[in-house]
Amino acid sequence: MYAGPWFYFTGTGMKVSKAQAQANRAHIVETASTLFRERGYDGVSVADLMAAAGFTHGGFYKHFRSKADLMSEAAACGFAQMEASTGEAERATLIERYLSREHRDAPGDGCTLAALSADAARQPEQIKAVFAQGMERLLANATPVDPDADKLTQQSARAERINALAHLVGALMLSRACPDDSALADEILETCRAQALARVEG
Amino acid sequence: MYAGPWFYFTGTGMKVSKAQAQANRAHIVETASTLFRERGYDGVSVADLMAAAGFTHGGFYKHFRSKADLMSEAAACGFAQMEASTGEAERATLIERYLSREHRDAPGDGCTLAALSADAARQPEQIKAVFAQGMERLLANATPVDPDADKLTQQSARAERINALAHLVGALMLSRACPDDSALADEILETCRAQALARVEG
DNA sequence: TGTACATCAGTGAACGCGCGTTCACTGATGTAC
DNA sequence: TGTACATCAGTGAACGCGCGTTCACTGATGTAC
Repeated sequence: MYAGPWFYFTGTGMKVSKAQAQANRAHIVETASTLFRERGYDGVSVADLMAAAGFTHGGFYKHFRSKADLMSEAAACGFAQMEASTGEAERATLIERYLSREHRDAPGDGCTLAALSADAARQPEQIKAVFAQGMERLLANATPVDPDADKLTQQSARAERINALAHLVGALMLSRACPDDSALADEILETCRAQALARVEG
Repeated sequence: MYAGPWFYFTGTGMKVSKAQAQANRAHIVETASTLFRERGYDGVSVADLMAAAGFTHGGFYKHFRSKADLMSEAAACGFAQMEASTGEAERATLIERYLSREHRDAPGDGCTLAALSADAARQPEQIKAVFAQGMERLLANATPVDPDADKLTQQSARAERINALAHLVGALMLSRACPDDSALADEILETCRAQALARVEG
């Protein structure tokens, strides 16, 4: 089995079909998307990530030019997941879900904006561009704008969505910055949930 | 001058008065507070920080038990600075200042919540406790509650402040996550500033 | 359809580097007499 | 007030470790004939 020089050991070797390789790549991006949301960009090493995805670290560079490239793709993946999961739901349902303890305590499956905006702010323009694009699509999709409405109505609808997004993201982040089982963490969540729901229903 | 063993070189040596040492310690904490807000907790090494404060890295552990201990102190320092700078100003002035391009583009001198909440969420309870305490003091100081008001009025005043804080912090963070000179970054700032001011004036 | 060969996803050791932390040593400050 | 000595903030080399990235090598897949 082993035929290399004495100072070099190598394992089984393995090639995989093109379809499998593509699936593996997608799996790595999804795994990264979750781990980054849980631990931040600096909190996940390439080796950590590849092990979590079920591979050894060396193969990483067959799929991605650098960790920074993966960070962009993982962010895009996170925004796509978010779009998919918010697609049909009612606005009130989305608010209840967004400002729930479940969402707060499981950032890996949650909102990329709340989990990684601060990290993104310190990253290269490439990554910030993905975030801006993600926000634009969230704003466009959340409540489709009536194309027949006049311009002023469209503008104020967009403004309202921007304000709601900032409020929701801020509330989730502040709640997460509190100690576990802290009264303030829950109070922030509940107070902002009540206000957001009141705005939507009123 | 040098009297150690051949394999060891040491510089001038230096002891400093107790007052000077205390001032140096405070200077290190303030420097850390700024650098952490600019680059995040993982973005500033002990050596970086000590060099920025004008020292070599070895002395760090004469002042702090660990980097994590400093992180707590630096956060507390950031909240204290914030309290000091918001003390007397009008609410509308604070909003204009908070959601300004100047604040967005200079996180090192700005709000610790907006700069480090996401980092804090991934740090030990010790640091989250400092954040919760900082938030409580901000909520208490921002608009002192009339002690003669009935309980319901006090509660709704507090709720209003929590909502305002989440909205402001969220807006600043989302704006910072956009590329430099991006239209969306400014739009978020301006939209949320207009809404926050309208709420305060109306 | 069968055969010979090129491709390239995956492996795991190795690289250089910077991290948080420790340590022996310095010498002015601060104190005991 | 003067003197001898202990203290301890600051220095810079060193430690062990984990990081992102590279590399020689593997062998099933995919292709050319």
